[in-house]
Amino acid sequence: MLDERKKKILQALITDYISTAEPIGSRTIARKYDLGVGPATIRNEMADLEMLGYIEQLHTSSGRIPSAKGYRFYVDSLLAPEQVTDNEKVLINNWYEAKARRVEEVFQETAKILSRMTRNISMVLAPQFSQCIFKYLQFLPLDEHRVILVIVTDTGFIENKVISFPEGMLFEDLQQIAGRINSRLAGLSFDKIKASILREIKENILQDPRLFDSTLQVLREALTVSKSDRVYLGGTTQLLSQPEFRDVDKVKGLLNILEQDKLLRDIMHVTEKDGILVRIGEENKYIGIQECSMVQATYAIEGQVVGAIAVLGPTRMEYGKVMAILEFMHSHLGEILKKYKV
Amino acid sequence: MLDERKKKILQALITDYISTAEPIGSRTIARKYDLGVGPATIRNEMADLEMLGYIEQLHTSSGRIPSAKGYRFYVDSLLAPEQVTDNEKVLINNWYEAKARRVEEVFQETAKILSRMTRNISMVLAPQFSQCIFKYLQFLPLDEHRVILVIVTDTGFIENKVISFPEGMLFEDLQQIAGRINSRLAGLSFDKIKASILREIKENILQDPRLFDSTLQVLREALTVSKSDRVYLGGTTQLLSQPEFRDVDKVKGLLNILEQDKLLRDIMHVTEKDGILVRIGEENKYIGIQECSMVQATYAIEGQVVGAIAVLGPTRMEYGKVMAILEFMHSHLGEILKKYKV
DNA sequence: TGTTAGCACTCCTCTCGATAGAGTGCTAAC
DNA sequence: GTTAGCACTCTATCGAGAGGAGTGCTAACA
Repeated sequence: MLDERKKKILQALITDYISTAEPIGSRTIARKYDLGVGPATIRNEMADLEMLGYIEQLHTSSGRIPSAKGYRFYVDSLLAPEQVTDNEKVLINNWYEAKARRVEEVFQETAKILSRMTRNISMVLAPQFSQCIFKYLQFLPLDEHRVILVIVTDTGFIENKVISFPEGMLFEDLQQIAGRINSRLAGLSFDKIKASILREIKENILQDPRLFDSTLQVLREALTVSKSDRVYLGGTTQLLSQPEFRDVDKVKGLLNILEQDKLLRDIMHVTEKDGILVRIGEENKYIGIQECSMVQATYAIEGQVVGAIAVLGPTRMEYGKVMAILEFMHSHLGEILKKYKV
Repeated sequence: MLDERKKKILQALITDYISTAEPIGSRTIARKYDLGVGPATIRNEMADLEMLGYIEQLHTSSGRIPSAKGYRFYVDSLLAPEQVTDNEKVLINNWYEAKARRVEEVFQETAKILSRMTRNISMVLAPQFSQCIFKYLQFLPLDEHRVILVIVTDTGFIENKVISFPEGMLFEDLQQIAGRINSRLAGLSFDKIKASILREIKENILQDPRLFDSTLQVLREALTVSKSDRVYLGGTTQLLSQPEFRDVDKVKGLLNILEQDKLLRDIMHVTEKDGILVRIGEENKYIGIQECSMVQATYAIEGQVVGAIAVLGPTRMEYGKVMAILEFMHSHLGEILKKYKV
């Protein structure tokens, strides 16, 4: 365990590095932070901290920078919890009032707010359809050969697709079919609607395979990837202001990842854990972001976790501030979303 | 007017610059392109071309690069029309088959195809709701206090929103209201549904102002910006591979623009002109992309222009190839989209 | 008259070495 | 245990010089 002075030195070093992005020497720490000891003492302590793996040196005559282990210790033990100020809360609410007119825009604007406030990349995973509960489906007439199949969830999300229906079938037949499917599926969450149930429907309810295939496809899509499964991004340009991304090749690597929707959904995959999760450097599973840190939180509607929000940036990140903002959004986003469903 | 030899030299120079991104000297042209004259002659011609404003010199002892005027002349008069190969056509069709399951994905994948094939940024403006024709609206029950308002267009696009309805009102009342609104609006395109008509509806059909406000809002949103109005982007990372964007600050400027949805919609605003439009450098209205060129085309469904596709890249762009691909997509995308509506 | 070879000139870019500066580790003294 | 002093290491920066690419001009040639 680190003694008090080592902790103070580590804290000073990390704080300084976070704001300057420059390696810090013993003299700088002695001058900037009043620890009551001279630079030589700090030098000795820093040598110890390096031995223990909390800080690193790029070359013999450079200052020290925090290691991943150092950041981890900082986040776990040194960080003073911060809070979003009342002023900021008002600003956030006003922002939503002014810019978000529809549910999708809430996600988009949340991403923007997160990236503006943290000056980092933000990611918002919209509620996952698969966790919603099937309420009913309905066919809406379009023309002689086509109908729109609409699937409604209990939260009011909608999934729809235009499908054609076979010659000779009457719209009334479709309504009857819808009624039967509804009574079978009503109240089930989408991740419970498995292939077996669909097969059952096929055999017992739907006679015409062509219609079935279309309907089945829509249901299946609703089960897997749908528009509500989208990851909204914000502030990718923030990246370019960070000194660690002065190199175009590094930027390219990261942007490449952010362009892959599938990968993003994977990265954002909602964890059971209902709190704030900090992944530092190589703690991230995905190779391309292992030089970054990611702070992630879930959000819930009526107690049920439905999606996630996250901030991605260099390991040299203002963890305190980022965590405070995510903490606030974690508990606040659900309410905001509820508003938009009324 | 340029004589034949000047044209050949200009063409050689631009072709070379497009593939190498390096200024080209007289000796290089003489060696690489067999024009039957020596470098000294080419030097003289190049001096003339520079006088006339077709090419530029960065400093006294550098080679020449094309100017905007040079590119313009190249595009208008020198470029041999190219065609998408049959092989490429097959690849494109397979791509759609494999990746696009829903209409939105067609746009997304179109953007991807465009960026992959051109190695530049691509933009796809999805069909504008405002140009669609209102078919009908319908209320779907959700719970005791809320219904889903669904607006259906003749092309099968759907706009929906959850709205609450006043105490004491019956669902049957809503259906009656829907019927009346439908008979008033049916067959009108959304850009014809103006405030005056909405007011008329308010006075003659809807009694309860609260309900009206919600309904009105949805209609209004359908008239302005909706999800189908989105601009899909592809290949922003391609940018970073281009030597002209080696400088992080330039990248930042451009990405900043691409992050602003509104601006994108503006840039992509569908032109009346139904063909391929090339904007070179400062011919672009928006300041941030004035170091770039943009090639844009429309696409149509059943003869009606509904959206636009574009490729954005450095002025040093393979115009021939880009135009060929856009030309193909221009005439092909409509068909692809029709498939997804059946 | 148009074309070409030759040559001096300009300007950029790369490399090398010297220098200044930051920071360290070690030792000896407090 | 702490500190001052000092030699040492490594980096970043700057300028000089060499090398190279390309030009414009002139004079000669077909």
